[in-house]
Amino acid sequence: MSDELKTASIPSLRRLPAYYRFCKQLAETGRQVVSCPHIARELHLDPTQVRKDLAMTGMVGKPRVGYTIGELLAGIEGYLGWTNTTDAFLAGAGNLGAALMGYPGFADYGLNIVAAFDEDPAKIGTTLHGRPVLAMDRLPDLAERMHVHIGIVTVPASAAQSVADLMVLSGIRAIWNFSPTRLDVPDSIILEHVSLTASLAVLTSRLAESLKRSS
Amino acid sequence: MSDELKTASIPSLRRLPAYYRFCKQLAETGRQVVSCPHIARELHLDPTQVRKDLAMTGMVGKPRVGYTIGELLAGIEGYLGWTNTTDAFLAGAGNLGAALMGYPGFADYGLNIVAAFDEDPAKIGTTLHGRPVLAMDRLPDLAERMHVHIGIVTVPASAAQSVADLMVLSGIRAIWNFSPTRLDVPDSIILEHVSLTASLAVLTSRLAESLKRSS
DNA sequence: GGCGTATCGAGAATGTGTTATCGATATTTT
DNA sequence: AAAATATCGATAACACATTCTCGATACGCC
Repeated sequence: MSDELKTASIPSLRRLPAYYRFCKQLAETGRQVVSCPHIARELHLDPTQVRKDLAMTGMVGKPRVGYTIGELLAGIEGYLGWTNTTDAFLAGAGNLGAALMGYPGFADYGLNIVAAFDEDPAKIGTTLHGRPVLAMDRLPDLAERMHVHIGIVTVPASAAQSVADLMVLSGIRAIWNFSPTRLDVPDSIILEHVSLTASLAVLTSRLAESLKRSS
Repeated sequence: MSDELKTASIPSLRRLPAYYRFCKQLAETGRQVVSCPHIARELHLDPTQVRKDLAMTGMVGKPRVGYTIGELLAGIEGYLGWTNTTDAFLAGAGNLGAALMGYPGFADYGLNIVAAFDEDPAKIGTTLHGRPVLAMDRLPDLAERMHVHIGIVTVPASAAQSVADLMVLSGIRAIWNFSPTRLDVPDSIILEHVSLTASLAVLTSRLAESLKRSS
């Protein structure tokens, strides 16, 4: 009866940040409450679906009024583990790695990239947006000592698997993979893959269809 | 009878690049044919699912043998519109924009980012990985004259909607949105959103669950 | 050359996510 | 104060994606 939250579906989880962002904007305007139809109109979703997603996090709302925005934000933060800031290591201080290091928004989601790691001697010893770039072979020792649980992979495809293996050995529990490769890791490791090619495939196939139709 | 390909499901479309990549690697080793179970084993998928996805593109295979890799690659390319290189404009020459401009892999998928656009006078006139950075207000004219159909949005959230509006007015048909905002565009515009926060939400919620379980 | 086996292709069954329906409840209005 | 209405919460129907099952076919083996 204590842990009433059952495992959530991935589509639902992916929608929560959109609710979170929208509610945070509303909160800045001084609003106190928000309803499912309100969120749904703004995000072009089904009101029932929004309600189901929010129910997942344990939120309760009042009929005719909605949810208090403060509780809702706290509920989503808690459900997604964004309450306590968690440290992360980033492997691959290239263009994409620099972009992620420089993105200020992650702080809002409890993610703190504390250091980058790279093989390139020219990069080692420099800093990237205020965080140090260290030699890759220092990752295991530091990850263990600092209890870092999240590893971000932004190395080229050819190096991705070996970096992932290194992270697993270092006690990393979750890997956020930006390389265009499927990584093989033990089942106990959380693996989330941001596939640009998958996204591009949806875009180009639809575009091809659209252009063909209007030819 | 001519257009036998029915509209594909998004999950299937997203898997196709993985097949494509794997088959291309196989082709480099000299292999001529590949079977669905073979692909499925490698990518940890169900063989039937792979077969259905490939059937979607119009491919036909031979029992006991599989598909000829050459035909399969061509089939996926054709289905995803990767046969002819299509030009794209990128708006927002920041960290992320630079990363996308510098990614060489897009050429394999028929995507060619020909120019970047930015508001920052300090960036205008410079080049990024060999491509020019131009003033944002030149986008409409150039997009029309060069018949560019794809726009990539890598500007901050606050500027994303206005950039998208500009792209729509410029005749852009498809928008690849990397900003952490939902964009409002006409239904006729193809819109693909790469949401880092959605991906992060899946990662952190699972990690929180995993850490709680092993507490 | 016939037989066993692995794979394809199509249809059915299962599971999951989304959308619709309905009663309950709190606020507003008269 | 009572009626009307909008929203919540739960259940049910639907649609879609995945997985299973089966017959057909082509290659290797005896």
